[in-house]
Amino acid sequence: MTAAHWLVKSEPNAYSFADLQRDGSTVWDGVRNNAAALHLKAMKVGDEALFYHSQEGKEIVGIARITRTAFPDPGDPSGRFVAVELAPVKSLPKPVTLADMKAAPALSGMAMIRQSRLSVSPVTKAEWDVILTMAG
DNA sequence: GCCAACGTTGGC
DNA sequence: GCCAACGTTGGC
Repeated sequence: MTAAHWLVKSEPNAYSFADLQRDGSTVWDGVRNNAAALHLKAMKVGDEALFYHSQEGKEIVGIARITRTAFPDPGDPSGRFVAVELAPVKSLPKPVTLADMKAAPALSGMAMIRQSRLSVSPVTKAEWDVILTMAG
């Protein structure tokens, strides 16, 4: 089974890719959305995720790797939601902006474009390859 | 700052 | 169990 691909969003004001690089790894918690939680639960160690900055930047800035599969979110009293752990892989030579992605026909079906509020979404291998090519 | 999308809550 | 009201997210 090949590793799956994902996209995670973060407001850089709250937690940026630079923060992840500084920390070495982080607990990806605070997701309070069922669809996003399902994706978190589907993540495997070794899967890679595009790291997207929402609001500020609106661009994919780096790649992260899943280092721990889903466990109950420590900050969620209801026990419904989960967290994973991420580590930085590398920053992209050239960030890929939302405008770039919208302008690319190959990416028009992307989950994050079709449903912009989803904070964790799957990325197909084809989409992944297109984005990495765009990133230089 | 506004508004659209969409998930969640609560009254019935 | 339905659905209106409300809250939150995120692009513009």
